Amino acid sequence: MTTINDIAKMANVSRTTVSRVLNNNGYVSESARKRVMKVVEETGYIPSVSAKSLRTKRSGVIGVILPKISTETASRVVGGINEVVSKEGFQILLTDTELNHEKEIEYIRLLQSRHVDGIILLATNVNDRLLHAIEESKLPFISLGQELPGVTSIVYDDYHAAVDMTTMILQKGHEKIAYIGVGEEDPAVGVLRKKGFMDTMEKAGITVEENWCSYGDFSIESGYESMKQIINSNRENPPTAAFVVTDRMAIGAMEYLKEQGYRIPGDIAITGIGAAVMSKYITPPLTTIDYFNKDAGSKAAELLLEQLQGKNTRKKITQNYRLIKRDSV
Amino acid sequence: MTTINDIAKMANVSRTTVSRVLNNNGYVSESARKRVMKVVEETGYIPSVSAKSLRTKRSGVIGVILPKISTETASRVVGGINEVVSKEGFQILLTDTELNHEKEIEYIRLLQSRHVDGIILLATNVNDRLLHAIEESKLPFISLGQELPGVTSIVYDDYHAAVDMTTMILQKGHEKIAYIGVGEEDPAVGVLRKKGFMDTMEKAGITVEENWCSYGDFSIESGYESMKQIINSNRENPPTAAFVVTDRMAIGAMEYLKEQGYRIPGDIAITGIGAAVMSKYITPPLTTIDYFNKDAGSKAAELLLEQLQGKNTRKKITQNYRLIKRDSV
DNA sequence: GATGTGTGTGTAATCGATTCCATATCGCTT
DNA sequence: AAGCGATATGGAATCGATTACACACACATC
Repeated sequence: MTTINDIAKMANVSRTTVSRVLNNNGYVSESARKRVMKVVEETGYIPSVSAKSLRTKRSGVIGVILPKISTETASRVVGGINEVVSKEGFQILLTDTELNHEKEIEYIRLLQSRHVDGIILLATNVNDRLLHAIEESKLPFISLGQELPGVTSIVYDDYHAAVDMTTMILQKGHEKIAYIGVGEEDPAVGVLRKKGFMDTMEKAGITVEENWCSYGDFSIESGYESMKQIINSNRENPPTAAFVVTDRMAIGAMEYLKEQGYRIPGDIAITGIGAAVMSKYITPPLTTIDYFNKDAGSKAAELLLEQLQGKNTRKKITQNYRLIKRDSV
Repeated sequence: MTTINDIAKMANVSRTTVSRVLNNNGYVSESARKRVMKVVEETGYIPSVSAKSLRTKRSGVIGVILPKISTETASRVVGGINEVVSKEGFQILLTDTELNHEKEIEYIRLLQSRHVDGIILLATNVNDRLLHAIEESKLPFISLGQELPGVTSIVYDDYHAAVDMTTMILQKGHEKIAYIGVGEEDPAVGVLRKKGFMDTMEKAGITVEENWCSYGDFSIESGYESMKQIINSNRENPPTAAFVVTDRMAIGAMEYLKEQGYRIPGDIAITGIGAAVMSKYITPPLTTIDYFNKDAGSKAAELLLEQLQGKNTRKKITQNYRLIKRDSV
């Protein structure tokens, strides 16, 4: 490996001057600059980022903590983040918690040890130890998808999205609406979306029977099973519509209904949330809500870069959404 | 920031001893070890990876270069890589070339400057400058998706996959088979899959009319447009089947056909390649080929780790595949 | 001619770890 | 009693950059 010292010797200057040339600061004569550049190009010298970041305490790396790496949402968000930070010369260091809350904390510390300049967390839960770890890290921090107290957060408007969707279903004349959700460990998807649905139903004067509710784990299969359960336990009084909290589970639910010969939306209407690419191409195309995940990622990145420049703006931003009406309801 | 020196002072030992405790090597008395561990835990000390990797020339980071970050294939592969490397304590540093070949080279150098321990490249093309950059980097290197001479490569068996698929279409009695592909800049998808198709057709004694071929850019929309073009320019002699080189384009093609009232597979049969999640849930479910992308990613990671351990095994591995017969043909 | 200001360059300390080498103590063998 | 190996610890060099500081020179100003 060639180092800055080698370059200095070859160009007949001190390493200080080489550093100045490379970083474009301080006074350097034109002749010295040229000599250095020439040697740098000839040797293909690449400065050591470890040494640099040991000295400067900055690494040019943004840490991203994902709940699950290979999901459509995650890859959209990461795409959005990357689009913004790569322009500024930053790289992304990816970590995947596999939905393990302990790992969130572990990774914050790990990213910290790697001297990342900031962290974006796709949050799925809130707890004190997590908040404490964030506080301790003293790093610019963005939470995406859940609001974390004291941390700049970008949240989806889960409550109102669910309200709008439910309202629309009601307007179509449905009254017997089933609910397929996820567990309440997830404050956004599990709690807020449910609350939006329930509140709206209540306001319409409709009570949601407990056996019209079922819960899955985000997977397509769990959507299938949830719908199966609802249908089986309501043979004599089946719902005419189902509000499903994610597109994937909605697709699973549709799969079961189609298998059983139900017509969608004729016999049962279905809605999802998330605007998965798939939602547009299944039959019938799924009515869903677009959360603009990529934009949310970009936004998160922008806020992080702002914080990096010292603007200490602790904010909460609510990402907007769009109801996409298609043929499933 | 607390450093190793602070810990040393607080535990009343030299920093040498602290280092030995943390890295579990050399002789350390039980009492010293306990004192050090106690202080480490109390302070929440996190060693600086920059300093460590400056000294040791290893960073615990694997660089991954993707052609496009937010695609199903990319996220599956990254998931596979992550599963393997995270177990060994490595992190992933992600870069996205946005299909720009110059950036591939740029990123190799950049990753090198970050002292990554190895690189996995999802290759989309081959050229001398790329090979040169890889050679220069002197890093453990894996190419995934294309064979790079002199570099350990994991390739999909594009040729035989295409052959098998074409054979199956022929066995179903089709003779008028359209082809929807991508440009030949992509040696794997653009060239190999086409060759597999063409060779098989030729062997069956069927010439493929030039106006039964159309080319897209991997997007769903381009599949739609390609099919539209084929249908429009063959009004009097339409094909009865179409071999499409990716699932997404196949889905676009189906979209057009459905819109125009064609029955699939009754009027026209369709096949894809890639086993996108979506392929299973559209109507009719798409016959396609599963390349086991996640396994390929894991395999790449394993080979890289092997190389890191000095086993300098330059190999070429051909990933197997599976034809998934569904209802679109 | 003294003083100040703008350029240009180098010396040396520094960042936070690892690791080679030296040193010390202890128990055991010959 | 001398010598040896195992255990335990610390001193100091080292990795490759950045940067505070000192110095030197040229030129303008009063």
